[in-house]
Amino acid sequence: MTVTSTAPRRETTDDRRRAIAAAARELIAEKGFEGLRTRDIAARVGINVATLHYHVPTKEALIGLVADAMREDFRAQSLVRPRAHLSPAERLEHEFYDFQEMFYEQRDTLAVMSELMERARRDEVIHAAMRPILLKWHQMVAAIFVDGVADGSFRADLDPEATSSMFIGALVGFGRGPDTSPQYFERLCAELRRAVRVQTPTRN
Amino acid sequence: MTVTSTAPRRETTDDRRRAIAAAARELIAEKGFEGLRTRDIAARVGINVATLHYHVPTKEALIGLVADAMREDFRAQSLVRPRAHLSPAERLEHEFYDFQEMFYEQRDTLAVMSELMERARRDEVIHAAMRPILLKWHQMVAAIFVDGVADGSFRADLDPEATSSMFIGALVGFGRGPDTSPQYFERLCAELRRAVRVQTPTRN
DNA sequence: AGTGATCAATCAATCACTTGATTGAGATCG
DNA sequence: CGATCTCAATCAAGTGATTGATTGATCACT
Repeated sequence: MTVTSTAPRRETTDDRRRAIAAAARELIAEKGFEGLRTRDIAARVGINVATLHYHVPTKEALIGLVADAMREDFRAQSLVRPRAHLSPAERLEHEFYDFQEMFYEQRDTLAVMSELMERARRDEVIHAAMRPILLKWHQMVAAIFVDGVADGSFRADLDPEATSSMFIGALVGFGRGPDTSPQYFERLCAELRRAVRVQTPTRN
Repeated sequence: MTVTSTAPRRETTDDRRRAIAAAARELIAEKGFEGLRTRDIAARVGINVATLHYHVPTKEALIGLVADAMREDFRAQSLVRPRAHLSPAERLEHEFYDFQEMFYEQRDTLAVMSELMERARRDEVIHAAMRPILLKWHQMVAAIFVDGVADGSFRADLDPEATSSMFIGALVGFGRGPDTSPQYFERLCAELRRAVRVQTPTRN
């Protein structure tokens, strides 16, 4: 709560831009890029359309703002979770858990990411904002497999980068697949574990 | 070639609708749904906007037409390639090859599929048209793994459906990944083969 | 003559963006 | 102090351009 005033009428540009980005993100998740209207964003923030354009000059800049905000979110999140001290297998389990959490409790984030990735094909600005996120994720997962192969947790003939692509593709693809139940997610995770585990010729 | 006339000025409604769907598909691949304009479609077909609306009443119907045309394409393609007589391993290799071909030589198809899948989240009509394609693909791939497990080509503890999701997710994800070179695709394929193969406890 | 297909012209609605004026909090100065 | 000035922030009311869709006349073929 602000002490200086009971009702701070004017917000700073920085706060406004954050609020605008948040509102735009919600609306993109709800209606996609097609249905994104500057008027709707302004209405959700509770400001006039002209004020919106005062803070963010064009619609394109606005979408860029959303992309940047999303990138910043991911960057902050990865800093919050230092896991270098965990074993490769444990880190892999955390990846499963993180994705599951995002999928079931932050559907908006995933939907907006998906929209942005789609748009990134044609929009260089969006592409530039999305690429670091993707690369970071791939690097993180690939590092898990590199370490896991080195310490014998995973198959010795495993290609860390290719497995990282497979892993991430499988998770993202899950969201688009025919069955998005938690039970099926667990089956997918189990299959991914089997795909990378060391091949002990145990025969029951 | 039509025999009855040297220059058939008027096309049949069916041909027109096909041409319209094809033009719309191209434009979706180029500019996405956001940039899809009925005027552009008419121009590409070489007809008046009103004529477009004569054949396809609304834009929504037009998008539905594209979705249906795409579904029909996939259905026809799967009929053209009867592979039940091949071994599971051979069928899997065909899946790799088919995807690679589609990715590098029919990028449009993949781009439009991607756009349609994205839109399917909010559009029930599109969703209804896309779902059969997705299900069919999953079933086909899952069947390969079912047969492969049965005849010992693949791991006995392999979950065919989950592996199918992993497999398809990995392929689709490849197109969005950081490296889309044929060389990297081959690495991904190799990793997928290792992920499903029978575990011979060979130790070098 | 009749029918399906086509077009030029047009409409109503919507969109991103602009204009010109207003507000209010802080800086400047007598 | 307090009068005046500055300026970021805000808004009501547009502007011009674009969009999906319509109308009514015309064309081609039977």
